[in-house]
Amino acid sequence: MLLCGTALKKKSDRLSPPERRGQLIEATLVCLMREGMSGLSSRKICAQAQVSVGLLNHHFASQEDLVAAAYEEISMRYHHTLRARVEADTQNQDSPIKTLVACAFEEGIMCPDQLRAWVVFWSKTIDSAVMRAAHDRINERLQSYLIDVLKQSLPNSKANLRVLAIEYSALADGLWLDWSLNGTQQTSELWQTILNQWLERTLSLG
Amino acid sequence: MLLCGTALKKKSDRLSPPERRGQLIEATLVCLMREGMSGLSSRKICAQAQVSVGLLNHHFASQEDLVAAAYEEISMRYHHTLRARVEADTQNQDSPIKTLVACAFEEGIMCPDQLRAWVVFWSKTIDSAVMRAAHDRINERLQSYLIDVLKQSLPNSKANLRVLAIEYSALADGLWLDWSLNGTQQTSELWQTILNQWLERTLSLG
DNA sequence: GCTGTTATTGAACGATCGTCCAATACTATT
DNA sequence: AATAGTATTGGACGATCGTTCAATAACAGC
Repeated sequence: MLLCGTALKKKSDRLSPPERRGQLIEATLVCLMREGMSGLSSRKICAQAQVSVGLLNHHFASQEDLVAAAYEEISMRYHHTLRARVEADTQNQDSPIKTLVACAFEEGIMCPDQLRAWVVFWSKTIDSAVMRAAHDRINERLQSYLIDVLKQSLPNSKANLRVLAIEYSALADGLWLDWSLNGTQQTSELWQTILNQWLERTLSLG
Repeated sequence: MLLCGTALKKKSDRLSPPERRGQLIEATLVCLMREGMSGLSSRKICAQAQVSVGLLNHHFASQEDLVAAAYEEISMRYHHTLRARVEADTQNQDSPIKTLVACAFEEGIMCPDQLRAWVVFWSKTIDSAVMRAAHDRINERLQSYLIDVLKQSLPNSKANLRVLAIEYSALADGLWLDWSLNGTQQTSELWQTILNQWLERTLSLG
């Protein structure tokens, strides 16, 4: 009792490299979603992870590598969230694109907080080779999933599904951008309606 | 001859405040389009304008104000370029939206270099009140012009033109983003085709 | 030509940046 | 218990950041 009551310290703060890497990646996402570009600071990230500055360069060759890993992570979470929503929706199993459209502007999917981080990733993607490589993987993953979803939803369509996937993701991204930059006071109804109408028109063609 | 031959110096480097302000704004755009986020540096901007560091804060209260002015400037140029293209196109005077779609991915309109700057403006817009105010003006201007264009192009349509304008600009922005981040090696044909097909479908409805 | 105004300069300030590295603390192996 | 290996610390480095300010230079009105 006496020994325990005085202070509750963890016996060890040491983690395995994969765990620590994951913790730093998580801290990076928190910082970027909270502060955007100005949250991209080695010191702020390490403070968020409750870890000293030097540890970043022990587990990552550079800040750039950490940011690229965070980009992969946030895109994987986005991808998995979408898959989970589609699988959980028992109503639209034959037309999973309906599920995607329905939850496009949900909290945790494409909320304005997320944009704060994505804009940072985009800006780095243009000029950094490491980020460009990560972006290519991310884009390929999301696009082929989207093509799968469209194939299930439009089994008889003779449209080019890759082109359709690019159009959908462009529209969704553009609406997300507009929503995040203009519509903080309003709800997401307007943007959701636009996406719904696009879907109706597309399905009626196929 | 002797006096002139030795050196050709401008008699004065002094400019009127509006001229100097314009020069600094121009230098800001050059820096942002060349280097993106890392080009946003008071020293780099003043070097680009061939002016000493201190002058920035003489003509602008802060770097933030200069960036907001540059945001207004680049959007005005974009706006005026669109208007000029539409007016110069004698073929589609009755359907100016066709002109807009046709030149959407031209050099100087929505090229990847421009995205480097816009991404910076977007990232600042999320958290800075000054930038938010500039963005609201910019968005309002472009949206009402787009509504005008759509009104001319779809005189008999009973669709909500504001909603249609939001959909078009979201799609165009999303395709621009995709083009800039993924399609550096390819031409803009694919993205242009998607926009053209959207237009065909939309016109056939109206 | 003199004077008040102001555009312009560039050094200086304190803050923060990413990275490095010697010292330390913890763990696993023997 | 001693040792080797490594996760972790935090101070230090040089660079750069935005802004300030006294000094200077160029102009306008007289």
